[in-house]
Amino acid sequence: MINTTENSKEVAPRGNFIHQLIEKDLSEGKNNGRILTRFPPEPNGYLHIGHAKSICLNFGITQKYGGLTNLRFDDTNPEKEEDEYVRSIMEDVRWLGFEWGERLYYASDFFQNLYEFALKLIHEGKAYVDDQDAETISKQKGTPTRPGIESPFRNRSVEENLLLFEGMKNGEFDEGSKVLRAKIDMSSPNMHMRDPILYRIMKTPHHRTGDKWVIYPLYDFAHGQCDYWEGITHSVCTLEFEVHRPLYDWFIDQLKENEYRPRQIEFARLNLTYTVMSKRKLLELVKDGYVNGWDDPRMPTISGLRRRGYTPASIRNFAERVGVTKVEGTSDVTLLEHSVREDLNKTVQRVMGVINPLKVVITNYPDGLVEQMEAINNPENPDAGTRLVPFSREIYIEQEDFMENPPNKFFRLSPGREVRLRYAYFVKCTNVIKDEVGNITEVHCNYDPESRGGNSPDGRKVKATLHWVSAAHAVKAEVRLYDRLFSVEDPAGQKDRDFKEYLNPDSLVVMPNCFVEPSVKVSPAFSHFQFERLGYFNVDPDSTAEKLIFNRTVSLKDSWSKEKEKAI
RNA sequence: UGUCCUGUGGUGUAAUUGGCAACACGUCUGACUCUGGAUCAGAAGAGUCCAGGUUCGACCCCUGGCAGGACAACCA
Repeated sequence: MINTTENSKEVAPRGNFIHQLIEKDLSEGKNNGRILTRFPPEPNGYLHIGHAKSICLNFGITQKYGGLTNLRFDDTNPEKEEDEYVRSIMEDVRWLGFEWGERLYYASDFFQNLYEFALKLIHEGKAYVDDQDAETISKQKGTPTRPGIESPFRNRSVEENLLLFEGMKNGEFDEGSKVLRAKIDMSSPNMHMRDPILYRIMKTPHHRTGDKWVIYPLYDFAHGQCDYWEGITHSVCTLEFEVHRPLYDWFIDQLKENEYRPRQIEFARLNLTYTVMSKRKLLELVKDGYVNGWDDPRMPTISGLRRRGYTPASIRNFAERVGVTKVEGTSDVTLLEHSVREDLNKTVQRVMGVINPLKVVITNYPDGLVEQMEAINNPENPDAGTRLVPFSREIYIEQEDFMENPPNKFFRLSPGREVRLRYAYFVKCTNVIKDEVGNITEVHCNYDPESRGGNSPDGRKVKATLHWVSAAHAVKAEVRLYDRLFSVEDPAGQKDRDFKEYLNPDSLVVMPNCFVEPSVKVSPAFSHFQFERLGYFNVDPDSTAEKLIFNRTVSLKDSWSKEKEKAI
């Protein structure tokens, strides 16, 4: 036999294109081998799964290659920014498992530096005060295909510019009456180089600097410089900033004093099917009450996912799976869901629960007898051990596990049919009790005492195994079933209509009368459970001693409904 | 009629920098007889946007197209 195994190539994971880029920088000895990245959110909303990708990328780079990552709040627009968002962002980054330590920055920390830098540009004749209003300036900028024209104020003297900018800073002018602009090139093919605005006048108090400043730098004038002052080596941002890069570099050119310069690298933001990701839209959902806050379990926010029962590891794995490229694509939410299932499946406590209870009376079972049945905590992990589940004469099963007139493919309980109660006995349906209206109120069964544990000594088989809960011992709970918030693949892409038209009206279904086995109550250590046959659930933080609330993290894929569809 | 970016199975990514395309998810099939959506074992599915060129050989380099995206906020 010919040995072909030599050719079987070991797949050497080479990382994404940013990793390769960094390896190159490292091998060329750039920045003396130093690596410093940053995660720079604007505190104008809660972080979402898209930010998680960026967080994992930025912190992941420095974990892999050695280096540190700063957390920086890009707070140059006081109208949108709030302390609540700052707090939630810090909480979410930490929860994801990343730590910035002492390296916490705010763009507002650099307001003085930026002001002085602006002064320097004015002195060098590279910046000027423009008295025109926003509309006029915008018109003069031209279009992507047509060059702009120069402002009549473009050639003011340095002295006059200095005086006016000083006046702007001292609040002598109204909002919108003057701006500071860079003097670059009004006919540049790149719109961002057509004398971009550096400073505007805003008399809104800032969440950190209060009313100390009435002029605020714009993104382009702040971001790169903050990178520079913090010593960032690789400034990773999303694709839409690609065209800003020449401007980013232009400012750095004016600023740099030695070989060091930060470098902007762009990657594709995350898009998910059935999900809207823009902060503006998420804010709208919150403000207009379509969801119950930023941490509503249906929200794609990190806090929403956390409340929904997603684990930090599952989100990190997901970020790893979707990869990092410059191609704008849309990942499937099922990939995210798969990541949680994979994680939860290994660790989570199995438990029996009934969402839609149907009472079953085992008529030949001794009244008052309670047996403790041994149940496996996690079939994937034998170390998780077993627990005892009480069994008695009256139990609850899932309503959909019983059909009076079963179709062909239905193998669960129906009159005359025998099934297994998981970890307990074989039972056979003997009678159906109905109310005056004809609704089934309870089902009567006989059990086979020989089948304790779930096997009959005579070797006869049953086609189904049901989960159940002893009526006398069950703990009552409210279960919240969540479905996708949107019912259209990419609501953001449906530009013809308002995204809210694609909201799924059944995205939250509250089941108030559920029962779970008593072991749930005595296991406060576990926040996550897999309900046998029903999926993954976690205990909602709003639960109280009186009211136990479960959120469905992800459902198991519904093969039953598939069978139903086939049968029909 | 501009500038920049991008084009690999259904989806998301990879290909040792030129050596006849790999992985994950999904899908399908089978096994597991105390559930199985878990787990295990298999399978199908792209010839890399198109057309030329360089080369013994191209997803990779060159030329020309085509397609998609970003840019005209005193947002970030």
